[in-house]
Amino acid sequence: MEARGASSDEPRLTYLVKQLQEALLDQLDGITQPFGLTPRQYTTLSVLARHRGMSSAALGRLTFVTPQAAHEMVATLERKGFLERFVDEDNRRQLEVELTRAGTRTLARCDELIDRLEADVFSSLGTAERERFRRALATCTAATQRSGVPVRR
Amino acid sequence: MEARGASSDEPRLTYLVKQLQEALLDQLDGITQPFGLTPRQYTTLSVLARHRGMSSAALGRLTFVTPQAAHEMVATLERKGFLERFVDEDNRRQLEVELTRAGTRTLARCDELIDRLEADVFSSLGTAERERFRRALATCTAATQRSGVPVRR
DNA sequence: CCAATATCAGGTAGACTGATATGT
DNA sequence: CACATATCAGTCTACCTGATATTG
Repeated sequence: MEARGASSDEPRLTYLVKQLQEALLDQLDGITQPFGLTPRQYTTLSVLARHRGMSSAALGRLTFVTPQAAHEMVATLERKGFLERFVDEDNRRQLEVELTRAGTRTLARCDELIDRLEADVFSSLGTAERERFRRALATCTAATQRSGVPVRR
Repeated sequence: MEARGASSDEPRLTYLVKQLQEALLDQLDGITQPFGLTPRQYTTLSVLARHRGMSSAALGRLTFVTPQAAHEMVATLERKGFLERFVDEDNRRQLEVELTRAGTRTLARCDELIDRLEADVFSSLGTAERERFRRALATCTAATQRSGVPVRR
């Protein structure tokens, strides 16, 4: 992503957003890696923690990926011992996902470190400024989704 | 990326940043795809346009990827006819990259459409608010890089 | 001989599409 | 039979590491 467009002298906002996201991702990676997780795997784990008993097909719908991609991610996390799957007795064609004790513990530790990272990074804004920033992010995301391309699914 | 951390009730700022970046990326994709470019390829092209005659090793340093990854990207863009390479006569171990006419024209068209996208998306903030947003992004990126993990290279 | 560059080969993560088996 | 789910297989992209040749 390059810094600026054809007409302006300042970096594109699109570029600044990407730059911040990448910087944060690098930090996330440093946090999750010692626990044997990639940032994506951490994220998936936290989605599953918040939606107990979900199937991988449902996970795929929630995270806008194909059921196959979701299945692979779940299989990886299962192989690493962070979760287990059980046949859903009410609907035996699907498997309920449950975090193992190791999964729960690891997630909690990552959450704590990431809370601290966010406190660090965003304390460079004042409290009021931080709230304005939060609102601006939400507003622009909504505006972007409204603009142009229709949403998938 | 899940919405919130362990303690708060609001989505993590980290999550909101990623969400906006992904929404913008979807739009970028819609813009560049008709020209036969991915958003990354467009970005590379605009970096090379701004740094005429750069080698792919230099591109790698600028974009924080390995020389091999940069070389692959350049090779792809060359294959698609957006740029050409010539031996640098001052330093014959490296190749200068130059945009073709098609590359320059395509880049200009994408830039124009992306300018319009940004105008669309960020007009949902007022002028003053947009400047605050820009400053907040830059401030947080700097704070993130200062925090924790040392910078690569 | 050492450093920087280009480039080939092989590997990985995470997405995709397509095909198949099974349960409702 | 239709449909949802799980899961296997193959492919793609964009990165990675390692090895090698060439130039300075």
